Amino acid sequence: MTHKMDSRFDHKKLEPEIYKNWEISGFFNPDNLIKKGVIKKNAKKFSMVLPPPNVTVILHMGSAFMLVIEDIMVRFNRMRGKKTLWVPGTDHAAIATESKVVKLIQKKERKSKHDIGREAFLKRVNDFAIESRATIISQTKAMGSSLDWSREAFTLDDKRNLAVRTAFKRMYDDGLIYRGDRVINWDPKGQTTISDDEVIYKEVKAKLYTFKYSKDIPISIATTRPETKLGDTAIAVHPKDERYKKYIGKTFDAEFAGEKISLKVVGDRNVDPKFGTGALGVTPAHSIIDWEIAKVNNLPIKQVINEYAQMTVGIEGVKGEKTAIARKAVVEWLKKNNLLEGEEEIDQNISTAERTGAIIEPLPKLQWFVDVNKEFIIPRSSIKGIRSGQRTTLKKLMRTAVKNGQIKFVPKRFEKSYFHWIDNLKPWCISRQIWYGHRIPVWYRKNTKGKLQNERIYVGVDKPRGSGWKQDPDVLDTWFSSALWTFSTLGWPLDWVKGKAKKGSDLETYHPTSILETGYDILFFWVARMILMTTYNLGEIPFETVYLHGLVRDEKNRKISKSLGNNIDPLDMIALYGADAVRMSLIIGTAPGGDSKISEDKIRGYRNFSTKIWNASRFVLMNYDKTITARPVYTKYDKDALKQLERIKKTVTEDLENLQLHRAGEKLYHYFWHTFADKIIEKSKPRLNSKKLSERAAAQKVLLTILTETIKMLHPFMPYVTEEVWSLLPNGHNAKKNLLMIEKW
RNA sequence: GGGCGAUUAGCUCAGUUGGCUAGAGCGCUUCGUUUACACCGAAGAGGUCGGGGGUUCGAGCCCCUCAUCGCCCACCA
Repeated sequence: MTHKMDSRFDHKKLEPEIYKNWEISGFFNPDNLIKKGVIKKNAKKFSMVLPPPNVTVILHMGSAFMLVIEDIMVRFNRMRGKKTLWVPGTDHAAIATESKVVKLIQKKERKSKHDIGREAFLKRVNDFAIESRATIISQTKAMGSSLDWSREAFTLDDKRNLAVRTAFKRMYDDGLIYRGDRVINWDPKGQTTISDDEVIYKEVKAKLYTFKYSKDIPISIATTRPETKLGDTAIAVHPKDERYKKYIGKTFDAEFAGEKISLKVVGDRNVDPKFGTGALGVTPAHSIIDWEIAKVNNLPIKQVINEYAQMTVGIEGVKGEKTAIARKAVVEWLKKNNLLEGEEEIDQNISTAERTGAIIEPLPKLQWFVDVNKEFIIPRSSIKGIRSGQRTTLKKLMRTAVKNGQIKFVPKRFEKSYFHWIDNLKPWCISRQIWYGHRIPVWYRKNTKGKLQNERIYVGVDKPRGSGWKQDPDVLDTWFSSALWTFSTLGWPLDWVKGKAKKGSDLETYHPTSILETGYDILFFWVARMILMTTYNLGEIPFETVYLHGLVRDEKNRKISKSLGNNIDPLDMIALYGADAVRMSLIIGTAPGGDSKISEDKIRGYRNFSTKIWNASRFVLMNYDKTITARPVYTKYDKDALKQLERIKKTVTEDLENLQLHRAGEKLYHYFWHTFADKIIEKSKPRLNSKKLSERAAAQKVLLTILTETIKMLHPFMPYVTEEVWSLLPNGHNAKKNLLMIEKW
């Protein structure tokens, strides 16, 4: 029997065809695996959700890396006969998407979102998201990802919106979501608040100015931001500081750069007597710490900077100016009035917004928060160590689910970061002053009773009856909806009745999910918040294992980014070398939690491997003569080779079960190329021509057996070339001409 | 300031509970068109596993210490 095989695997032509066949088979959907009898109805489950890519970004090496790791896990488990589900979706990514579309419109039409109006603007963003989603899906498919597209979700679709509103309402009723007036991180560019986690610190050189507010005030203070001092309402000193003790309780008045200020001297133990002058000008409206000092000491709060980072008070050159310009003007004013006592260059960490890069301006604002320390009663809990009906807090839930071993991290060291983060966790600010996202399910109505005016608040899943209600204009932090992802994609809240999953629902079958695989960079943003939301809303863990991967870097160990010009586009690489090669090169040499080093050389190397697989298969098939019916007589070498194969099977299986994908891949690579192709095939050549048919039968049988088994094991790693080879194997070796993807491991 | 990690061949990295005569890919040297594959094969050079100390019959792996690099968190006005 001879095969007409080219000497190359034509990935460009065959990969899309093969993917189509997989899709037609329907086997990405576990329901079909049961229906067609591939697996039993009561087979063990293996479920995963895809970390939904932002609709703003096209596929990059980072997402390719994630897709490969997850697809290997999924394909392996599917072949092991598990009821395997991998749920795809995309993330609306509120701020990121909105600011992208704002920029696009600004560039093309020179219009702001306000020019267009809320409703029309949202339609534009939505159109953008739909288009983007289509691109992402086709790219995800090109990687060979065996996702169940029939269950595809979007963090902002109707079902997910219902989940968001339901969760919000529950948390509000439990007192875990509250509205509070506090100094928050304001992004003047994005015109919105952001959470503490979205603040990025950058080290810069700054000047520390030492000065007096006026000649009549005996205390000097130091600051890097003189312009904010127009909003000072107090001077804080350490209560035991001998220099200043005598002033505590006194109030000084002054006119500072055109603004009348009144400063009360207060004692506060948080003031470091050794820093600067040992006295701190308290600016409650523009510093989170000062806000806290103000609360404790009952100080007035005076805002002097607006949402555009402009001064609202002060002399000419200060009022109406951006803070950076006003700062210089205030320093000039200090000099002119002989109040400046010194300036010193220091290193300072300034806070910037993760998405827009703008310098954060702390401002007092009325916002919605999630309280992680407030006690509530959890109606039902399967978290070990927390009983149903027990009083607990979100923080305790988050900690317990990991501490008790129900959720395991791979690599384990990330558990430490996780606990550290929880320990430092403050209220989570969830409201955003943008338009794109889940609108906060809160309505307000002004009531007038006689002379009394008050505002009524209604929080609910749906809008209240009656007229005059206005919905809160803000939307939720995008992570609020992604935090629900593991269960909102499986049918919560509709399939969740009386604290239990409906019989036969996805929620019952697939929750908790088996593994959550994602990048360590969103451990806090996402993983921790999923644990929070799932333990709270379901009383269950969201996943049994958290597997974290690192960044993709280039051969010089630099982060891959467009601005560095070292961007390797996975789609270009797929076109050149095939998806199998790209997949292998991302996996090999990358331990869990580690960064993946990629280069075109490396990809080329694995393309060569793919060709090697192809040609070794070609050789075996060319030499397979089915007319030989002689009983094979195996040599010791044959037996040893088959024994070795069994050993490889065992250790590769173990590695995959232990999530050591890189080791399994490396072993297979090495075994296939340097043992099977270089040694076993070479040694078989004379025997394949032997006059003794029993010898020929043995040789070809051994080759075919090893080929069949290695192709199977390589399938999760290199699904395309292996599926194609599989289809060419003689009958009896590829069972009933089934697809390799559902072959039993 | 607190925490985590890395340091293994020229380069990029594997090496899970200590048993290695220390591996891979790329690169390098020499040779080779033979029933698949030159996107190939054969042979080879190249490492005191960051320094020092300790535990052990035995340490790249465990403990202590120093050095360098990286990351995360907090943030002093």
